Amino acid sequence: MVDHRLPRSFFARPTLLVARGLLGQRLVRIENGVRLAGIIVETEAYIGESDLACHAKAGRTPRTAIMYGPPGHAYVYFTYGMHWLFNCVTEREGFPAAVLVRAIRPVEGLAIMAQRRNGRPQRHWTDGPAKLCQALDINGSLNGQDLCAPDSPLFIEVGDPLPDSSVTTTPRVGLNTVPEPWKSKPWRFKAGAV
DNA sequence: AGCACGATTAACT
DNA sequence: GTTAATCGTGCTC
Repeated sequence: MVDHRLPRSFFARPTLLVARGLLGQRLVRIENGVRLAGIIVETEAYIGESDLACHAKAGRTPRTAIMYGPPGHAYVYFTYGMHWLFNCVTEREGFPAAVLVRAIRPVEGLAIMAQRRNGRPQRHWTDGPAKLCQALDINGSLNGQDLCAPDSPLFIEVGDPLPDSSVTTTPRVGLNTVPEPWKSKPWRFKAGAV
């Protein structure tokens, strides 16, 4: 059986390349031997202590420590008192950066996702960073998880390549009090119609 | 010890 | 379009 998981070398690159490269790949969560998965269609890059939108702007803290670690690990954090958000750690060890996965297109485990998303229309199961975490049961217990380990319950599989013509970039979402120029950096990547 | 706010979501006017 | 929900985190006193 060929291993289709993205290797650590994929994540050990400039964060913008990883964010772009993750579009079209398959995010897989295995629970009790059951696969839940979706194609990644939206990402955002957060790059280093100088990026004032990145949590690492405050330096190394217990919360941000994982971003300073080796690439290919999950950075899962809790926000707004109720939501989990999932990121992939990028770049070299010691440089804090990550890619936030903002949306996926559900393809495996649809019945379970529907249940977790409380009967809402499929269009809204995983069209937000906290929604996909709820659908795939990604929470703090997966913070620091090695996405490249052979037995990982959370990883990224190789998907179909996405042409540049179907990718758009825009400023990142939800950075209400972040100063320029960081607020307007076009570091959000979205897959449109092919 | 206290406080302001957040890489959001869902419901509501 | 607006706003409540809800609490960990980092900053100030």
